[in-house]
Amino acid sequence: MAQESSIITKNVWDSVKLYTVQCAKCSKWRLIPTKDKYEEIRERIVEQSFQCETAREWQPNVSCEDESDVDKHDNSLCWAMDRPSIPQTPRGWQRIIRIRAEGGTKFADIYYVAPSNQRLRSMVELDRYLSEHPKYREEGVTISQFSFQPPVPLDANYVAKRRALSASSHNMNSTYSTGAS
DNA sequence: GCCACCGGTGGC
DNA sequence: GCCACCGGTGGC
Repeated sequence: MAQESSIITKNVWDSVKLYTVQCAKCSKWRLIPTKDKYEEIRERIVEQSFQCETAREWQPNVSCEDESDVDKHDNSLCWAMDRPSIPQTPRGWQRIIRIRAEGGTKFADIYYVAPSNQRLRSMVELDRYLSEHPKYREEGVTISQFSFQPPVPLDANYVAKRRALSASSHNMNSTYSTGAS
């Protein structure tokens, strides 16, 4: 069996601080308590729309009558729209989103961290890693469970020289928020 | 023209 | 020396 790679990340930080999803009925935003729950909702958002009542699972009695959980005009936060239908990360793995500094050429990097702590930056690296470590495929992990699709900044000026993005129907009604820069 | 991929390197 | 972060570019 192939030796584990020596590239081990010591500190893995996700730059996402908050996960929110928009109610399909009242359009208010609800905080999602965990990344796992957020990924579960995101994977199925097209077939199963999110509503305020869904949030009662962790926020008893919440309804469309209640105020939105977040203020999208809060300029101390950087909001980004996520893509729908990104597969849930396999158990034991992590999908990491790193928001880049403002004014650069790209908004964010996606990478996965394997249970071995190996950091994988692309489908090519992932596919190779799965081939070199057959146990994951034996457990049922497949390449189709991964996506490197990054979120899109709400502020089109966040990234330098990026053409202004019109609101895209491909975006789902959920956002990331990172802390103040 | 876009973006997936990955090489280079500044800062630790 | 290492690696998180950023930019360049090949392939579409």
